[in-house]
Parts: sequence; C-alpha cells; structure tokens
Amino acid sequence: MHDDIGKTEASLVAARREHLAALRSSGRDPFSQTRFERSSVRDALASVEPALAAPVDCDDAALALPIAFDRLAELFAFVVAEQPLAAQRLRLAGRVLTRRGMGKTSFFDLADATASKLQVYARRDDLGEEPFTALSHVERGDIVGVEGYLFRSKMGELTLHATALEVLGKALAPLPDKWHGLQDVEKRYRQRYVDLVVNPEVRATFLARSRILSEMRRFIDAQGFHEVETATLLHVAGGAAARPFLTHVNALDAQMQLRIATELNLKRLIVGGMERVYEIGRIFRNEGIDTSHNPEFTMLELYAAYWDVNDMLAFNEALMEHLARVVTGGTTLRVGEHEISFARPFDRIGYLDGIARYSHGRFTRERLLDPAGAATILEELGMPPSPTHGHALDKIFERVLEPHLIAPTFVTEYPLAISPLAKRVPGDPEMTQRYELFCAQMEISNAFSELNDPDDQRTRFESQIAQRAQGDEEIPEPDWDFVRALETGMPPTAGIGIGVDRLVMLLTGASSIRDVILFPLQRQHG
RNA sequence: GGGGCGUUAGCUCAGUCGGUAGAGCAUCGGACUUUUAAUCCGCUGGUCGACGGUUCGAAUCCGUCACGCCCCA
Repeated sequence: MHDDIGKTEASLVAARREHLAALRSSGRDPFSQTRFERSSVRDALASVEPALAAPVDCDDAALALPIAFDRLAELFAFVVAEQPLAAQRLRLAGRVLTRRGMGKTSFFDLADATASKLQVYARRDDLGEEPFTALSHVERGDIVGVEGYLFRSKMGELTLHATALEVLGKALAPLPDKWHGLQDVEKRYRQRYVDLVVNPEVRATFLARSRILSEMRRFIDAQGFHEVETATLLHVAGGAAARPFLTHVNALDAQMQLRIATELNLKRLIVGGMERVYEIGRIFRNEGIDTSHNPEFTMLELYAAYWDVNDMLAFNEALMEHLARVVTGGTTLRVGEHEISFARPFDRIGYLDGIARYSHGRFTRERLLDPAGAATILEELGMPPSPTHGHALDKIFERVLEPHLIAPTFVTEYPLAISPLAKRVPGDPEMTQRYELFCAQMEISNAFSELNDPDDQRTRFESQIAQRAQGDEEIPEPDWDFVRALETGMPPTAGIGIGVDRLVMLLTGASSIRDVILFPLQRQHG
C-alpha cells in the first residue's frame, strides 16, 4: 500500500473537478452553499390530508426533526399515485449513491444516516432546460438537496419527484464500487468515512452503538445514579490486572500512566458519599490486539452503596434484557451459529463447580486453591507454567470453563487469589462475593461486593507486591491512597464493570471488536 | 512471539505450465421522458505492495521487508 495517486485515479479526480468547474460557471458552486432546510416529520404530515396519514407515535421534539429515510415508508404508506400529492413541497437531502440517467429524465438514489435510501426522479420538463443540464454535473458521491413531492413509481417504489434541486457538496475523490461497496478491511478501518458512506450496514451498526449507549444511560439514570468523569492520567494506574500506557506530563515533569480501570476513583466517590455513581469511559491497556481486544476500549463502571453482589446481579440481568429488547425488539440474538436468549433468568454456575464439572471432577477445589495444585493442573493440560497462582487460575478457567459459556451465564464466587478488591464470602474466606457474566465465550461484565476493610485491602496490596516480584507484570503497583480512602470509611457497596464494546458486538452480531469501534488502532503506514 | 493466508486498474475480482496483464462496475463520448446493479453502442485506464535473487524471460519461482486478516501462545 502506498499513498501515491495512480494515473487512473488522477484522471477520475480531474473529471470530477471539471464537473465542479461547470457547476461553478453556471453559478451553482456547491461549496458556497451554507444550509438547506429539510422538511420535518410535522411538515410532512401537515402537507397531506389528515385522514390519509398513518397515525404517528412520536413526541413534539421528534416531530420537529428532519424526516429520516427509514421512516418514509411508514409516514407515506398511503401514497399510491402521482396526482394527489402534487401540491406537496417536501425538502430532503442526502448523498447520491447511484444515478440512472435516461436522456431527458434521471433517477437518483440518495443516502442519509439511516440504512435506507430515497429514490429521486428528475425530469427536464419539470426542472427546466438549464437546471437539468446542471444536473448532468451531479455525480455519485455528491450531496444534493431536493424539493418535490412523493409518488410511487411503476415498480411501486416511493419516490421523490423533484421540482427543484441544488448541489450542496461535491465529492472529488472517486467512490468505491456501487454494488460491492468497500471490502478491503484495511482501507475500511483507515478510511472509515468511506466505509460509512458506501456500506449502509456499517452506519447501522454505529447508530445501534449510539442507541445502546443512550439506552444504557437512561436505564441507569432512572435508578438514581449520577454519571461522573474521573481522571484518565494517573500516577498509579490500578483497579485491574493490565500493563498501563506511560506518558510524560511536562507541567509536573512526571511520568504518568493512562488508567486501566475507573474502579479506584469511583470507589473514592462512594467513600465521599456520592452513593450511586457510574462512568462510561475510555480505558487503556497496553496489550495485544485481536478480534476482542483493542488497546483503548470503553467500559461502564457503576457503584451502588448499600448493595451487595446479588443486587448487582439482578441489576445486570435486567439491564441486559432491556438492551436486547431495545436493539432487537426481542430477547433472542444470533451469535455466529448459536441462538442465545437474553430473557431472564440467565444461567448460573459456581466458579469452582464449573471447572470441576467440565474437568469431570479432576480439578477439585482443593487442587485449584492450592498454588502447587494449580501448577500441576497446568501441567496436565499441557500448558506452560504461570508465574503466579492467580495467573494459573485464569489460564485454567479460560481453557476448561470459558469455551462452554455460550448462553448468558453468571459465573459466581471467585477465588480470593484473583479478586484483590472483592469482599470475602462469609464463612469461606478463600472465596469472594463476585461474579462474571459470560456470553458467546466473551467476558461481558465483572462485579462484586466491594472490599471496604482497609486492613484487608492493605494485606492484599502487599501480596500483590509479591506477585509482581514473581514476574507477573500485569499486577499493578498498589495505590496506597486508596487504602487511606477506605480508612475514611466506605459503606457496604457493590460495583460492576461492563465491556461496552463487547456488549455492542453481541447486540449487533459483530464478530470483531474493530467493527464496533469507529477508529480501531492500526499500525502506521511505513 | 509462532503458524497460515492475502496485497493485480478508482472499486470488486480473474490471471492455467514462467512467455511483458484481463473482466465487471466506475470514468470519458454517444442514444434513451418510470429506472432501480437501468439498458444499448464506443473509448480510455496498470510502478501486478517494496526491494533483491534465479532465469533468455517473473504478477507467477525463491529470499527479505512493509501492511492487513485469521488461528495459536
């Protein structure tokens, strides 16, 4: 790949510049246009006989919005012929996707933000000789505004019959194939704007992501949570097991780290009495890139004072079902070859029980909770040795239990060794009040009753220092101020982290995290 | 880090056994007043990812590198 422009491409650009020059010389410079008033849903309804209009369920604010192409069919279902609506003056705008010129008439397909298109019909006899000639300089990729009325074509397609048309923007770069779109995945990510223009399903995916985020906020806000923004630049990035990105702050002449979680700062807010807080924020982890990992990704973390892990589980379950309903209209989703249901209740399985079950009883609690025992399990599985007990447990889990977690499943009660911030299970101090939610073999959320005993927290940080010394570089340095925060007193609290990108993958059927991140990290061209 | 696959016209893709490169779409010219991947006629368009090697001759074989995708660790 190199960025030098080829001769063919140069001639395509030159041809487009000639069309631009022609438009300018006829006083229709596309780049001098400043605005175009588009018809609102209310305008559209007002222009037709009330008796004909289908009932529309939307509030005043929605009525004032421009008509989205995906609503045209619903709003104008009654349009059957050419004549009844000739008095109507609808104004719609979009990007030209295809042109079908037929001498003295022409058809255009326009795209807006939705995955639907609008067909426009232009005729010389309606537009006049000179404007129709100007129209011949409108090409695929250009942005146009059209005024006209709707009718149904011979083939039954709802079509805007143009009475006036203006060019609002010109595409100088040639667009990809109108039928195949842009397939080259590398170019799709590097030039996402082109991907979005020519691949409507990509626009639909990112609009779905936006809807998921706003529904998530709505659902959470309705339960009295406050959205907050904590620092991304930290002296010590903690709250998760991951290597941080390093940066330098000139004003302080200090090396700092980008956050790997929002956990510790959000719990500081719980200590401060904010009681119900959440943050939807970008997290940075200096790790590998694959179909389910991007070095920067979005996480929802939420903390509720006076809740325990079971309250959080119920909240999590309700949130997931709600989002599934909003996005898909139902509770079942296709993920690869599996059909999975988000109808409550989700499956539950104990961490230790699950590993015991899928190892046919070979990997017992006693072996797993003993560092030496876990090491022998790794050997039996033919896996390389781990630097720490916690690392070994993670590897065993990934190999033995995770592959079986297709339907939404809460894995409950995690060993203390891999849960440095979670409260112990009463009467079982080696285990914690924690669960993780898995779907389609992906970890979606992680929640627990938060450890609020500062002495216990200090002890666990100290054991993390030992783990770091054993060579596990993903174990963060202790954040001793966090212990001081707990010494200030934290109510019993439950917290959760949800991987937003993976959740969007599930709900949109994306198989790669790159398909739900607008600008995934790519290596720079040599 | 290891393995596999890919990179050919603006886009989507062919390219046989090693003999100096093809199609469709787009562009350009022409016809066409309800088309919808419009159609019909005609013409253009190439640093075959980069570099090196083998060969009389390389898109094709070999090596190195770049970028990407997939799988594994």
